[in-house]
Amino acid sequence: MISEAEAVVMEVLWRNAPRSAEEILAEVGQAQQWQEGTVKSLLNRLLKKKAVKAERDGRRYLYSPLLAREKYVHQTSKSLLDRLFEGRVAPLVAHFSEQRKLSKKDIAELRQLLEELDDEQP
Amino acid sequence: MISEAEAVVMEVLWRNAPRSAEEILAEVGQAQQWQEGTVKSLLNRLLKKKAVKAERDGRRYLYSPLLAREKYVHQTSKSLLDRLFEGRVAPLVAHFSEQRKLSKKDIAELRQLLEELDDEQP
DNA sequence: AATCATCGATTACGTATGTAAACGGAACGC
DNA sequence: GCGTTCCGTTTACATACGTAATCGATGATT
Repeated sequence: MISEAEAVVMEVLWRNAPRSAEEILAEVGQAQQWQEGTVKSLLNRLLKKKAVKAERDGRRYLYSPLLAREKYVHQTSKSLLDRLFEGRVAPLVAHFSEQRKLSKKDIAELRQLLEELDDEQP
Repeated sequence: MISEAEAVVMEVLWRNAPRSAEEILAEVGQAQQWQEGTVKSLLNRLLKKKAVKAERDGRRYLYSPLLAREKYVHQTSKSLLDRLFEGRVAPLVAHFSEQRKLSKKDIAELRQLLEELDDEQP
């Protein structure tokens, strides 16, 4: 599986690819306080894990995701649900509800979602 | 923070505490294929992290959680929501909905939850 | 052509994690 | 009392991770 620091790089590539190491650094350097070498290492590990691919562009490489964000999000979320909420979504929502951590926006969106589910094939 | 293997031990203690190392092993040994030493190490790391406490009981110790499951669940879930869903619950539910990964039971419980929210102080 | 600048690749290193084995002291059985 | 058993404590070791520095090749400069 792909680590947290690696996921930061992936997020950049998911937003916009292909990108060079330099461009990636430019986008995360501020927030992460990373050096060039750090990004290079992470990219190499991601290559080894087949999570990104690299295509030559003159003297450098441009990187693109191979792993889809959807897939990563799903794996990661499912793993958490399995470990903490018997693998289901509702108990997680219940947890945040009990902790009063559902925003108005959350609640509105959840209502909307459930309504849409009503409208689907019976 | 507390690791995944450590969390397995915590789950045992959350279900029922205080427990001895031996009892913990008895409960997880099957599923995890762990040796005695593994459980001992994990317990020591948890002690160091102040996630459990130990009280002497004759020749051995009985361990109990110091970290509440609620707190652990919240930290872990919030971290995931922050990293993948802009910190909110609804987008996670939407993701599982799109992937057709909401069970009947999930949907029923979500409806129930939202109804209960209606009934609360205005 | 010799030199310099730029990249990726290789190597480094401390900490965390998973998984144990070894050690050492106290309690128990004789 | 003395060996044996039972625990916890200490030590071990491979892999992963975060974070870089360094090396080496390739292309640009003069």
